[in-house]
Amino acid sequence: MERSRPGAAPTPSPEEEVAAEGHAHGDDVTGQEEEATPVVLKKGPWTASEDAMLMDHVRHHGEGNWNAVQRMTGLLRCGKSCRLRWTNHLRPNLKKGSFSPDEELLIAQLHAQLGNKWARMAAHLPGRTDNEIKNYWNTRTKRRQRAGLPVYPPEVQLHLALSKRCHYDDYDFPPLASSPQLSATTTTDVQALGAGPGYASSRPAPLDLARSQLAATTTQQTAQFLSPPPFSAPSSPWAKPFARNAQYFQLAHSSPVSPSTPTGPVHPAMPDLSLGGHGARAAAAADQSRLPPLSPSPGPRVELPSNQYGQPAPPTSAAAVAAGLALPDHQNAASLEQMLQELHDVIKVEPQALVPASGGGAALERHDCGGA
DNA sequence: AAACAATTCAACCGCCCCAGG
DNA sequence: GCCTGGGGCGGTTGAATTGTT
Repeated sequence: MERSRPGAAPTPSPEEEVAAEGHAHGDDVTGQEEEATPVVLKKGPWTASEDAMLMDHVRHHGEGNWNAVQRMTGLLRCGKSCRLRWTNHLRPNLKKGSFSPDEELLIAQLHAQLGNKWARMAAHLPGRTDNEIKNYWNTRTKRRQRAGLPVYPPEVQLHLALSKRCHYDDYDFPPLASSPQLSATTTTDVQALGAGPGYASSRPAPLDLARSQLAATTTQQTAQFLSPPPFSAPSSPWAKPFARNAQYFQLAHSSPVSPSTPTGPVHPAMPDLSLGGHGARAAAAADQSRLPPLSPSPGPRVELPSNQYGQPAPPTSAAAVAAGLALPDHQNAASLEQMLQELHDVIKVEPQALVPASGGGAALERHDCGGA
């Protein structure tokens, strides 16, 4: 994954030579305290020596105050560039390599919930950067769009649909000022989860979210909602690349909630968990500790090459059957709507029946749209 | 082997928010 | 309240790489 950058080469690239030239010039300028000639900051790929300078600076002075790096080290890079280089490439504990299936699923779920909030998504993926996630998502989205495939995996689509229904049928909350995407689901999620006032993030753990979606799809009866989830995260069909991708591919064009502009705003009913302004950034960090860390299963990536996506998908699949989604494409949308209607009715009529006496029902409760 | 196309990803840019003066 | 600087975020670009013909 980590490609060899020109700057990483031991021998100076032409650009590095230019940089060295500029560096000397800059030193001259500062040395003579000439006010006329501003320091010309370098752009483009970083060189190994620049990396070393930046790392050395951070080692001695810590992160932050990035604009001081140029002044203190003579590094001909603007503060922003230094910060970016550090956060995306130099800081320790960065995870390199391709995304694991678990990470991919998590990204899809997070994107469904947060939209293009890459930094907040990165907060849930230790060792991953917002830039990395953004690149991954954009590439993947472009590829899937080209193939006419839904951007989100089925369970995420279901969650979108559920959120939509909850939002439009039961609630008429005004959108919070911070984001028009903030839906009632967010509020009820927090309450259903028993979150206190100090609970900064209302976002359910994505894998729980997946469980709840499949639980909802495999039953039409209240009691079944209370059953243990059909799978646990590590053994999730989505954690198994082949099954996951089979399911993924065969639901092409099947979702009523497949976003038309995947990189744009998420579904209006989607719970944007942004707390707005100052709190949002603090919450991003706070969220990290609340999310159970994934145990990525580094299996082989089975996702088809981009040039294979255009192949027509069969109307059903074993995985879809298992998930209660085995429907011909043209029936999927209507049937899903019907299924959701039934689910909705159950929730509406017997809201108390959906709340288990003891734990284990968190996923369900999150979909208890009728919760106060 | 070469040319071309497609893809990936590092880096930049502009905008925004916040804190401090 | 206004201004300014620092920092963060999301969108975009373009060079490098990889795949295909």
